[in-house]
Amino acid sequence: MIQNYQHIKSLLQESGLKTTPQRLAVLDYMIACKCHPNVDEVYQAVCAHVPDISKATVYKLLESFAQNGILSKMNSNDGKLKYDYIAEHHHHLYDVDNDEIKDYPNNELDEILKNYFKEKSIDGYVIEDIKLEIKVKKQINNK
Amino acid sequence: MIQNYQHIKSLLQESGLKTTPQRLAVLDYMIACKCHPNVDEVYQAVCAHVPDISKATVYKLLESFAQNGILSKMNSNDGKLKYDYIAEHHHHLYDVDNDEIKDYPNNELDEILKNYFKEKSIDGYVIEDIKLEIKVKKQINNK
DNA sequence: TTACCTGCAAATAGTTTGCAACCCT
DNA sequence: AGGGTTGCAAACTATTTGCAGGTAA
Repeated sequence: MIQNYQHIKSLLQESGLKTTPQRLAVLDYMIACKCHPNVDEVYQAVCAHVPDISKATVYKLLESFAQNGILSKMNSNDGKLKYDYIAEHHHHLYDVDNDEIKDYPNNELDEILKNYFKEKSIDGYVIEDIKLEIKVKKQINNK
Repeated sequence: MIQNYQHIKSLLQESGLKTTPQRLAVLDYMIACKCHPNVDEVYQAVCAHVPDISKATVYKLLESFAQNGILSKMNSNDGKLKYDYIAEHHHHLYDVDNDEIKDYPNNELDEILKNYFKEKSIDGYVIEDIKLEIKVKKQINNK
């Protein structure tokens, strides 16, 4: 069952895309998973609900969602494209020891950056968005 | 001719890697190019100097340099691995209209972030490095 | 000399494409 | 009805692997 039917439907309409079972299933998964899946992971997950979806379709849908600003493409260090659903603005924590990536929302920091670039701009460019890529290690508990 | 022979040689020694013509050529290019090439671009460029280098070797070298902290892997939105030589700490400007990526060093900003996270840490993690991923558009000149 | 390194070619994996059939609106 | 959308299979591109031979230290 699709969790966010109405929400997804309006996302699609805003982008001028038709509502299809494949799009519903892919977006529903992206919204629910709260992770940063690559194409194959999305495909595997969606297969459970829409068994006959093809991987080529998943490629096409994810790409078009990214074009329409519904998802963003992410950098990953394994050479595979990853996608991220943008519910709220957030940064990313990259664990250097394994390949985990976690969301890190921080409004306070967003404000600081916004203010900083209000005064000092980057010449020749207009800033659209700023995301932090924070490399982290898990803390060892030695008290 | 290798521009930074001594420098590269010590980089390699610090990482316990033998000095080979292939490694010299690849690193020399990475240092000189000041860009963010993908594997094929490195291969093409290095071919001019070391004609019989194989692409498999380029893959292996870039990967091992990244493991040893000489290069960093980069996120790119085209599904190809890109590498970046780390001369000084810098951030990245991603042009949203084309696929250009530019370096953006900014010590002032590094200080601000460092101070911010001195007070407010991320629980469970130790921060290793912070990079900004700044999405930009070229400014239209309308005065 | 010896352990590390490289090139080759083949295998594997990831992504794109073209088109006929299908299905939202 | 009609144009956007999908699945398929094939093409294409990117990356990894194993191993024999080569080379830096």
